[in-house]
Amino acid sequence: MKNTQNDATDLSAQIASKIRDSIVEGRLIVNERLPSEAELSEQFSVSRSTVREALKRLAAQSLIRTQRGAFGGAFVNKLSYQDAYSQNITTSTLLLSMNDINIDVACEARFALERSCVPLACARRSEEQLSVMRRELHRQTSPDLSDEEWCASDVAFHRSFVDCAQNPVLSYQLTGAVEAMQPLMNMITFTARSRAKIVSHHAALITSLETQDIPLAERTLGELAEYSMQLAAKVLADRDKK
Amino acid sequence: MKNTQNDATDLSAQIASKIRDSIVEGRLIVNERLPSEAELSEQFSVSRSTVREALKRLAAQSLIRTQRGAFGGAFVNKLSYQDAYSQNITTSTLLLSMNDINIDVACEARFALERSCVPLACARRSEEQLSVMRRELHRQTSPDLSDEEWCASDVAFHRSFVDCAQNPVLSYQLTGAVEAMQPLMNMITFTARSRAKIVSHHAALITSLETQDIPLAERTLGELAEYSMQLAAKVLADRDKK
DNA sequence: TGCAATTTAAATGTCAGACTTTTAATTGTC
DNA sequence: GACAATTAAAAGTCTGACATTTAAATTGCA
Repeated sequence: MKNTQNDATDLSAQIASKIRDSIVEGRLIVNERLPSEAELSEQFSVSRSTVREALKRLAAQSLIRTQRGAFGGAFVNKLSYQDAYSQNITTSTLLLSMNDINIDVACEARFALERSCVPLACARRSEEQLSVMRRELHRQTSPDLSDEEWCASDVAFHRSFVDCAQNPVLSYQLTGAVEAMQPLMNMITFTARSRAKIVSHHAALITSLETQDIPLAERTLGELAEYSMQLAAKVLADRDKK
Repeated sequence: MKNTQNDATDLSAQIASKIRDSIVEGRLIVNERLPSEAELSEQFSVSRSTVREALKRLAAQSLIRTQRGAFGGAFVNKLSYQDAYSQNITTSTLLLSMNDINIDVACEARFALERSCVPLACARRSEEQLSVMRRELHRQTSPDLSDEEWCASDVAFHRSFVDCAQNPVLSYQLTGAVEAMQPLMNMITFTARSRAKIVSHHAALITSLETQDIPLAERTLGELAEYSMQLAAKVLADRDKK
């Protein structure tokens, strides 16, 4: 593998890049301590501030953590699912909001991805996830739920659906779809949608898991996708009229 | 939405967090210029170095870019697919390598995700992607391909398969699976695998796209998954013997 | 001897100020 | 009007200092 960046960028980026490569390629292993800032600044023949800027770059990607005090320093960080989740969500959210994605394209991707865990979810769903889904479904019938609260509940519902597959790697890879794309759709369609209609689809999803009915789950997800696209088209048409 | 981090962390992290929230929540829009480092250090009542460390954190996430010289400064960066891709790959790779993931779990997730684009891929595959896949298939029959080159070709093949769905959002969300998990599997199984067997599966995949045969594509991916798991189990068993 | 309190040293965190380099606008000259 | 020189604003870098945190080492006492 090659260096990610080693050309005409500034020194702190070059140094960060070198250390990053050492971590990704395994020359620095988890919990290993990096040399102190003073030592690094000698090694790379730069000032301490430059080294610090490099280290902050790595810290921003959760590649290292720092500890103050004697015997402190910078340590290679074990990337937790939690950290990876947040980064994934931030990146996905920004990618969607900054690149005027066609809404149909987003919907299509969103439901294709969720469909990928249907067989596993039907086979392995546990009472733990089902009860979360039932709870959120119940919340969604409450009329005094604000749009933000509804969206949060919608996300929690679908996250639980994904978690039914009992596969943390799959759950991780689907975070972007659930936690970034689902809110996006809610934001676009909330003026036009019928909560009751969505609730009935959600109820069908729960049934499909309970009865381990793969075709029903796939059909329901397809209907949700289609409904979302219809709503989005309607909202856009209304906007054009004005 | 709430601040990601505003508690007992250091100043540069707090400041980065505030600016990050402004970007994610849209108070700072793409290409907008942030105040200069001097102005920011006044606003937040910290030194310029602290502001700089905060800005480097944001730069590491591709949230801003900086320009030197008069009328330069820090600008909100439009997150490109390319940038999002690299970050996704780095994060996925590290998550997998640092959390001793069960290989079966990874395989299962890997192929569940790829399966999600089968219907779209069969419906929309273009000659552009098919020719890439044929080219890589041909490379894979060459016996003097090193293991690294084989792996790169394998990745390129599957990326092209995913791209057949003609949905950039789906392609993005599947990067982690293809570019991080596929190499992981190659690394584990390369001693035991039969290239010829994989080549025949790849050939079947191309055929399934050419004839738009969804069941064949799904079956073939399932067989690839199963073969990978068998190989991994075999490698682990051999390792235990020694 | 054993434990508690204190000291100490090694780190990171923060600051202030200077200097360097880059870059675009402005000004001046032909 | 076109081109060259000047200028000012901004990021990039460096130095040196001080603050704060923290765990180990030391000391003191029972």
